[in-house]
Amino acid sequence: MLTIGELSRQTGVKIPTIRYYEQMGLMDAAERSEGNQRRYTREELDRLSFIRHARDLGLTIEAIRKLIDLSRHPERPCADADRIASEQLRAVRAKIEKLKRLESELERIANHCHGDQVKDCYVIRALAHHELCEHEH
Amino acid sequence: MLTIGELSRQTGVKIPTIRYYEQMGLMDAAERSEGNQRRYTREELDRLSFIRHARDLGLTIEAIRKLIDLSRHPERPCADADRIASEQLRAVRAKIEKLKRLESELERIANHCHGDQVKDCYVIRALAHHELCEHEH
DNA sequence: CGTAACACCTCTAGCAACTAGAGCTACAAG
DNA sequence: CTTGTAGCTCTAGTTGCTAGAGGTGTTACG
Repeated sequence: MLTIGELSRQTGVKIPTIRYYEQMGLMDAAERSEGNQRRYTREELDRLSFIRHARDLGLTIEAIRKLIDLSRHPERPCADADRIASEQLRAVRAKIEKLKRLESELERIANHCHGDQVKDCYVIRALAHHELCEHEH
Repeated sequence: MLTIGELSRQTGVKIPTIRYYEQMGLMDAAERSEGNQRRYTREELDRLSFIRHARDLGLTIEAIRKLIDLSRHPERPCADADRIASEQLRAVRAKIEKLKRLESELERIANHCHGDQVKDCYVIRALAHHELCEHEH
């Protein structure tokens, strides 16, 4: 049995975050010691690693809850799990596209200032005047 | 003079958000009508457009506050404004890199499931077993 | 067996950047 | 003069944690 501190060290998830996941229903309420401290099994470590990995991939708590639910019903079709992953992929791609547009705009803004004083500053002017932008946003 | 609703329509910033910006000190407290309703000038519309544009570019409220502060002192050197833009550019690039790594991983996960049932589902297994990943995260 | 050091407990509040709702008042048109 | 839309303030909720206060459990050493 692991203490919450050991679990935290082994997964890289901070202690308050583990308790938060318990509160949110991602982790089952842990067994307790005589003195009311949480004790964890190997399985719970696996579960927490799953959660961590999914969070690193940008899945929401809600999506993870669904996946955990699914994994408790191994006989069900896995189309739902696929859908969650695909949706996430679509969202990530959209974010990348948006950020790339921001990147080129910021590049322009950050590299084109040749004034010395704020009154001539391209950064300030570019932010004040949307028309200087190449893209919509 | 514009009402808050007209200001909102012209800038695309929602009404409660405008009030929020006022509270946060990005917008000065607006002039009021007899009946205590906010009335805005052209200058305030420009200010709000500036804020909107900066937010679209991912600048934090804090960074925007600094830029507004700078723009009130046109005789100062604009190095600070440049620095804010450059920092933002660096942050955006880092985010893009991270998202690209997630993208390739999610691609793999979402496209490789050939089981029909959750017990064979690649999505679930990939999330449970970090070792299947190609990248660190 | 005592005590010090550290880990753990619960509870509350805070972060960013809004958003939503309740319950009320102002204003413009007919 | 009434009706409908738009505005007001205030409070609380969102997401995913994180920090702190104030108290208790556990363990190692002497």
